[in-house]
Amino acid sequence: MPTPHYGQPRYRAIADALRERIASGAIPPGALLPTESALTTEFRASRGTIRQAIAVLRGEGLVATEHGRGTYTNPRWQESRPDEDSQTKIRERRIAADPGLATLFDVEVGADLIEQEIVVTEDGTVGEVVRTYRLRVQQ
Amino acid sequence: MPTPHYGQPRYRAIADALRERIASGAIPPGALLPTESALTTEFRASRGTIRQAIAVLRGEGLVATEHGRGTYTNPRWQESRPDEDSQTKIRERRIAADPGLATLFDVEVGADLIEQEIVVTEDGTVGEVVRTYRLRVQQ
DNA sequence: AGAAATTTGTCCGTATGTATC
DNA sequence: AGATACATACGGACAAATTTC
Repeated sequence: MPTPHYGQPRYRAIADALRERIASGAIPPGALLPTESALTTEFRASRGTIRQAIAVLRGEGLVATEHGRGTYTNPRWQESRPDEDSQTKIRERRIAADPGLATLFDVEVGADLIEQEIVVTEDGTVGEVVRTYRLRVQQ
Repeated sequence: MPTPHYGQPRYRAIADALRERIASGAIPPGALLPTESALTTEFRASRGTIRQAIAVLRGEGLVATEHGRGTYTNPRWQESRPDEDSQTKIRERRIAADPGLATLFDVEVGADLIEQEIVVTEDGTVGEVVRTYRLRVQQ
């Protein structure tokens, strides 16, 4: 089936659809987009066209793609909208780097790290715990 | 956007530019050329034109392209060092709740949790590690 | 530890429509 | 009209990173 492109190209329309899906929250921040293969069947487009659409979003900084893993929506780009009945409790403390964190930060095991913990409570139950680790205070 | 072709054809000029880059050592022997996709954006030429330019170099024996891999300069076995220019790396895995998380989520120790880890790298060094814990997969 | 499946990365060849010399 | 280049799209194939079994 040949493909004329009167008006808007296919890949742009697909990019728009996916962008809308991200903006609406249908695809949450940090979540995986459907695989290229899945998108080909959904939009009935070739893989090349799908990849072209994703490239648009990547260029906009909306998503990031990793070889062998998939394409994620960028958690930094999306601002967290304040939910209704959600409460957050934040606490910060100094901890010693365990082997896992030590290798990540390339420091010695036991080195000083800053841990910020955010506990998000929704409707009385803990929904999410976010722990952020940094080397220094600041930033 | 459209490009007239005064005098020398476009693909000739691109082939010259790439040949110069190889001769100058900007692209070392055995290294991969930029992908066709990258060259299209760099030279603002269509893929067909890029491929035409590469075909010229291939005809001159300057490069060799391998299906699914890319186009190499002067086939010679060398190691390619990828640039470290990553920004955020995301991985998701299932973990068992340790006592701390278990009390937060009010579940038994060892219960299934989803851990999402985001490693933010800036200038080659890890700046921030964010670990998000949830009970279920997304939302 | 290793094989298989999944998923993205890249290239190939082709085709058709659009636009400018 | 013809030549050149550009833009879009398809389907197929192999390569490489990751995950899963």
